[in-house]
Amino acid sequence: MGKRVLLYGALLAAGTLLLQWLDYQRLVRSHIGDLYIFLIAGGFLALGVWLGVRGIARPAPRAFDGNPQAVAALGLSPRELEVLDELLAGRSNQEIADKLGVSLNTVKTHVARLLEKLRAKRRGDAVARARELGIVK
Amino acid sequence: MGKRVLLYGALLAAGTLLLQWLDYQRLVRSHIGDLYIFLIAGGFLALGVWLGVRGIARPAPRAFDGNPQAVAALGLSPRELEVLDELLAGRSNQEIADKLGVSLNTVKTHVARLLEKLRAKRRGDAVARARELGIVK
DNA sequence: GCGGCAATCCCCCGAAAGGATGATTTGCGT
DNA sequence: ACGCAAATCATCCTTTCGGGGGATTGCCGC
Repeated sequence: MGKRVLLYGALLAAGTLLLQWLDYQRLVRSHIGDLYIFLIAGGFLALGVWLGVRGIARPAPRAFDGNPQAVAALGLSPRELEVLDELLAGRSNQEIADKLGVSLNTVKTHVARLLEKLRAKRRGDAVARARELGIVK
Repeated sequence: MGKRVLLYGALLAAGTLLLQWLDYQRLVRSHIGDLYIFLIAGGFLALGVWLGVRGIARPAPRAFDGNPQAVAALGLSPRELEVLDELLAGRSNQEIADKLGVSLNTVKTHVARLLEKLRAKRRGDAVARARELGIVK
């Protein structure tokens, strides 16, 4: 997969150079122009990464897990299941917040509800319970 | 959350407009310049999205199994393994202390060493790591 | 007998987690 | 239109964790 990154980057670079050459006189006349381009590229790259991480990558992973019956019985919401997955991975509240694109407080709320519904006192408890109940593999 | 996307976009747009204004004479002289910028922005945006999706959505490749003795490789002591089992069960340090008949401080020491050896920052991390490494089922 | 190591315990202190509540927004069903 | 549940963010407060130290005991190997 690393190859495709490089390929993509190479194509982009090639296109950029081509356009730059075509428009050479106007655009490379000053360094300010270059800086401008650089900022645009960097800004949109960052925006893209951000969007990709939270906008695109989020809905996908929540396909399914083992036991819909147990989930329904416990009344776990979809969002709570996402948080549960993160707990399974041993992540901190802050990390979960960043990954899901919500605030720390929101994560704490979700976790608190998970603890209630799973009748667990700690997040580690919740993980153990979830495994027992077959909610996760 | 949609608000933050808009906010981000708005800030970026504002910055862009500012720079464009500052560099007005040079860059807005022709439409070709605009097209150039647009392509750069779009290209890097796409690249960013792609990278973001790839970077996050990939599931960690399971290394090796080895419930046999990857333990030896990590240098885990017998007592540490006992504590690890308790961590698996989602118990608190105090509960572990009571169960193993040692003081809270001792448990904390064992847990701290486990975190080091498993290269984990949190106990939940340690649990996830232990599973990856096949130390436990 | 000395060095190393596992196991035990202690203290301090900042960071993370958890409990209790309240509030707002949005979508959904009647 | 109204009520409800889910999701979001918040504040205050307590408990638990985790990271620095440091220290003692007992065992094993050389």
